[in-house]
Formats: sequence, C-alpha cells, structure tokens
Amino acid sequence: MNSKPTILDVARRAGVSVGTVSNALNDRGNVSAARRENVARAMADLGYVPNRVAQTLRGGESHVIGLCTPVTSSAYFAALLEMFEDLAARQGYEIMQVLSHGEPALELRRVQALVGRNVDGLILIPTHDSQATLDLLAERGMPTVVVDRVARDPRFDYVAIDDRRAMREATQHLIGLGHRRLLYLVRDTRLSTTQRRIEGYRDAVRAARPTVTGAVIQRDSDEAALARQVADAIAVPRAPTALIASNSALALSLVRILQQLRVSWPDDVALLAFDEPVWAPIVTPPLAVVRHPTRQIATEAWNRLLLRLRTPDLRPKRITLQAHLVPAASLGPPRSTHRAR
Amino acid sequence: MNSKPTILDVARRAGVSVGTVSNALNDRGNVSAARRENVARAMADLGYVPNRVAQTLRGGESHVIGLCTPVTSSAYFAALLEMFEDLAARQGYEIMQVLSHGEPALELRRVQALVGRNVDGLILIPTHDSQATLDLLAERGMPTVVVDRVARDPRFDYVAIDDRRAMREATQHLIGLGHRRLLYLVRDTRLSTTQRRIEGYRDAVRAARPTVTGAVIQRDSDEAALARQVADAIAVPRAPTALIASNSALALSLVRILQQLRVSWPDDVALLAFDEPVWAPIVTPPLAVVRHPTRQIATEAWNRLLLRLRTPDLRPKRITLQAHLVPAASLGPPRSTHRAR
DNA sequence: AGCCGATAATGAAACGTTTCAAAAATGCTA
DNA sequence: TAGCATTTTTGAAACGTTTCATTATCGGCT
Repeated sequence: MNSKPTILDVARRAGVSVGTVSNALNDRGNVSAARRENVARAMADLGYVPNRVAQTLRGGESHVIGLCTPVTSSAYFAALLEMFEDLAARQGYEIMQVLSHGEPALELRRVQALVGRNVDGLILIPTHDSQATLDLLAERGMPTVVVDRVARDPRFDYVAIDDRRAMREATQHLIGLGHRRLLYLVRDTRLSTTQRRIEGYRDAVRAARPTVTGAVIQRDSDEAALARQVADAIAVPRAPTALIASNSALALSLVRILQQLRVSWPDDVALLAFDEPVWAPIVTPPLAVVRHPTRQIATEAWNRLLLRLRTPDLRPKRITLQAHLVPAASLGPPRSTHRAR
Repeated sequence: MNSKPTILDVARRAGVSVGTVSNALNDRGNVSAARRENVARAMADLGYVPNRVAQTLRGGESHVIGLCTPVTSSAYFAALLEMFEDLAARQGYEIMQVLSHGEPALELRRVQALVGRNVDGLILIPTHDSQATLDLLAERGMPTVVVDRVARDPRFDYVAIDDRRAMREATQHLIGLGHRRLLYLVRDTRLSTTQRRIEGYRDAVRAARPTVTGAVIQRDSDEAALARQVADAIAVPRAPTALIASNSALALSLVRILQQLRVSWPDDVALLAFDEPVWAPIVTPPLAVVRHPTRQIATEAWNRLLLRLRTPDLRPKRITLQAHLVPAASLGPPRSTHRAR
C-alpha cells in the first residue's frame, strides 16, 4: 500500500540500470527485445507510474497547459474548458484551470501560479485590463493564446470573434424588421468585446439615422437596479421596440424582468441575445440569439498554441471567427407596424 | 526575455547562499532582517517565481488537487469546479481537472495521469463503475473524496445527497397534490444516484398503492426516441398526470418535447425536475425543482479532503446532505381534480 | 580580551527523471 | 581468432528546490 515505485525499483527488479529503464519506457532505440520485455514486466508487477514531476524538472516540458478564465459557471466558458480538456487528453496534455473572476490583480496571481508550475503554454481569456499579466507572460516568453475580450497586444496570438460585424448585422436585421428605437443592454463596458459590440450596434444605427435611434444601458450584476432601469426605459411614450442583451446572463435577467413587467415578446418588444443560452429554444416564444462558434474557437486556439509550442518564434497572428444570428420567434416587426397591418 | 531566474540567480544577486534564499522565501527563522531585505529585493528585480515543480519533487507536496468529473458542461459540475477553484486558490492549491465522460476506462486513464502528476489529493465524481479507479487510488494511498453516484466503498470518504429521501419527498408532494399516475424519466440507471432516486420514487408510490402508480422511462441522450416514448406514454387513456425529470439535461429535453406536443403545464401535466437548471424560473410557467445543495457539497468535500491530507489515517466517513423541493407553478393538481371543481 | 551560547549562514545531499559520454557486449570480416 | 564497427548498456550529471548537519558570526559576560 501507498507504494510509489520509482524507476530505480523497476531497474533493480528487471536487473538493469536506470538508464535502460528510461530508454525502454520512452522507447528510444537501443534496447534489446529481451531487456525491453523484462522491464515491461517489472513495471507491470510493481504498478509503476512514471513521475511526471521529475520528468518535468529534468526535461523542461510539463505537458500541462494553463487555462485562465473569468468563471466556469457560464456555459460558454464551461464548454471551452470541456473542449480543451478533450483535445489535451488526446495529445498527452493536462489542463490546469484557474479563475480570475474578471479581476486583474487576481488574474495576475493565478497566472503566476501557473507559470510557477511550469505550464508549457497558456490560454488566456483576459479581464478588462490584463496588461500586467500579459507583461509577465511576454517577459517569460510563455507561449500564450489570448481568446477574446481585449485590445490587441502585438506580442500575442489572438482568437476572437468579429463582435463588431456580428452585432452590426444583428442590429441591421432588427432595423430591417422595421424597428426604429433600439435598446442594447450590456454589462461590462471595459471589456473590448463589449466595446466592439457597441461599435457594431452604433455602426448600424448610424447608417440608418435619423429614423433609427439606439440607446445603451450599462449595468453590473445588480438585477434590481437593472429591472428599474428597464422598466423606466420601457414606460416612456416612444419606448424602444427591440431589446438586445449582450450575453446569456444578462439575457436571463432581462427575460425575468420582462416577465415580471408582463411585457411579452415579440408582440410588445423584439428580443435578441448575443451568446447562446441553452434555454433559448424553450422560453416562450423562443429566443433569437447570436451564436458563438465555440467549437471553432476552441480548436483554433488549441491548434495555434500547439503550433507555437513546436515553433516558438512564430509571428503573432490574429484569428477572427464569425458569429451568426440565429433567428427565432422572439424577433418580430415592431408593435406599431404590427397594428398598421 | 524568456528568462527563468532560479533560486541560484537570486542567491548570487543578493550575495547569499541558496540555503538562505530558501529560508527567506519560506520565512523560516534564522534569517537576519538585512539579508531578508536583500533577498526580497533580488527576487523582485529578477522577477523570480519559485519553481513549484522542483519544490514538489523535493518536498513531496504538489499542492495540486485533482478533480475528475464526467463533464463540465452541466451547470452542476461547472459550479462544483468553480467552488473548488476558489477554495483552492485561497489556500495555495491548484485544481487539475480531468474528464471521464462517464466511461470507466477513460476515467482510469485520466486518473492515472493525475496520480503521475503527484496530486496531493483527489475529488472524484465516479462513473457507473469506478472499481478499477478506486482500486488504483486505494493502492496508492491517494487521499480521495468521492462525491455522489456510486455504491459505497468502505475505503473512501463520501459526500452525497440523500437522493432516496429527496425523491421520496418530492414524489409524496406530487401525490399530496392529488396525482395518481406518475411518470419518472431517467437517463443512466447504472448510476447509483439514479438507482437511489428510483428507490425513493418507488417508496412513495408503494406507500400509496394501489391508488397511485408510478412508471419509469429510461433513455440515453437520443432525444427523438425519448420524444416518441413520451408521446406514447401521454397519449393513452389514463395517462400520467405528473412528469419528473431526473436531471437538468433531461428536463430541457422534456420541456422541448412537451412544447412540441403542445402539452402545457401545470394544466395538462405537473412538471418537476431533480437538479436545478438556471432556466427553471423563466420557462412558462416556472419549473419546480429539487435543488442540490451545491455549495455545501463543495465545501464539505473540500474540508474533508484537506483534513485527510493533514491526518491521513482518518477513518472513512460518509457525509450526507439534503436536497429540497423548491415548489413553483409547474406543480398543480391533476387535470381531473381540476375539472371537478 | 577571551569565551560561551545563541543566532545566522552555508553547502551538499536528496527528490525521480533524462541524457550523454563512455564502457561493454556483440557481430562481422579477414 | 584478432580487430573493428555496431549495437547495448551503464553510470553520473543535471534539473531547482528543501533540509540539515556544519561552520561562521555576533553579543554579552567575566
């Protein structure tokens, strides 16, 4: 019990030197079939499991990839983790995940922990200000792929969706349906993701001025305050006829708030969410969303990181993916148009 | 760039020996204030980060806790991970998560990977048959807390909810509302969690026999097949008046299916889910659930594991927590009773 | 000034691998 | 069978820490 046989134990039992065991283990050439056989048996008998820690210390490669995300409770991040873990497992890597809770200082500490553990590379979903973290990583020459959410830093690879375009197209779609007064709900305007989405939104609104107006409401996670704000925005005479939530969590809040206010969609307002909550198809009526290409993001980021591990001085690259509108019954023409018919 | 200063570099720069740096770093006694100061400055200048790998190799403790779960895309597991990560970060640990996808063979391989990485301890959410994994862990004397889902193995600590009781009480509640024909949808009957829930369900049904009957439908993730089965079950003359889904994913499927069949709740059937999907409050009408005490599970498991790390030969213990019914509008009296009024 | 007991600082061993130069064994050829 | 070229095998160094037995330094007392 509690035995941890080492390579030395194996060597003794097989009657060979540690060097030979190591060679057999990593099947390098130069080990005769007989020895190889002996060693294999000895390993099996003892239940030997190579000590990755020692391997790492000696060899320099840990075969651990760090993953730093704000949280995991969001379905999007959980899905990313899951995909990375699968990719990793297939290729002899482990994932070590660490949470920043969106706070720069905490992120730095947690990433430092990863660095101290000799991760081979890192996938980072940054906070609104990851400068310190990025500086650390650049200084250490840590292979890193940044996903989403931050102004571009020329030292790193990026995988991101084209938020601006996706949001512009979504907004145009709403305008095309006849909506003239829009309202966009966002949470953290410090995130470049949010900023780019707002830009896209404004692009579309601007192009249709002055007929179309687009407001933005910013709120942290205080749902009660958000509820008041939404209630106010909707109560005015020329109220918005289409509401857009910038992510799933916000969409959940918004739906709850509208239900409480007894505002229904698409009759009273059209409803759209950026990011795809699992429950989009089952609210009544179903919610239209802008879908993240999650799987693509994960594979692109992973492939890029692995490529960079093999070829460290690759020139940093930005990989941009497209997110698309998935229409559903929550979209409809504005009420006035509706009536006009 | 790409510099990885070691303790030796720090020692040189501070003009002391490596031993002293180590002492200063882990502030052990016997280091004069002056030296301590020097060392601190040298570390800051060089951007020194202790190499955890070397520490682990020498010291035996890795300060990494392994976490093996079936998936992360379920909100329940994602929440557990998140809580563990927070607890870990606070106490100088990292979490290394690994996914079994519910397959015993894969689980074994992934857990072996964790063992090879010298994790100090392990939190395991088993598959339907984790015997091989548990044997491995027991043999290595790996401190392990098992969460949920498996027949008890006397060698390990357990944290689980009282599925049987929770399900019995939930079922009794439905019966109390007047329901006489129940239908329980489950996914994997090989999981002891599922089995115990079914037992609880049967307990309640049996106690109310012969007035009350309770059927069970088992289905893998094939939603189309499930849809047919549900449609059939509901089409018969004396159809069930209350449906229960055994977890969130199943609840999502069920809601979708019922919507398609244009069966509404609570008028046509009462609806209840074991496990709490985020969307429970926003489907119309809101879904009643049996809520997992997720936070409690996480803290109990974590505390127990840390206790066991400090005191290895603790006697294994089973910690049982209660899950409670959270009523909502999806529960109502059966249609017939309804009409009778 | 010389000693003594504390307190500080040092340096080498050890953790479990991999790697690599060197030694040993083997096979071939003449 | 001696000599040489290969192929196997070996043993020790190295990775970056911690630990611990030694040694050095210091302050306080006679």
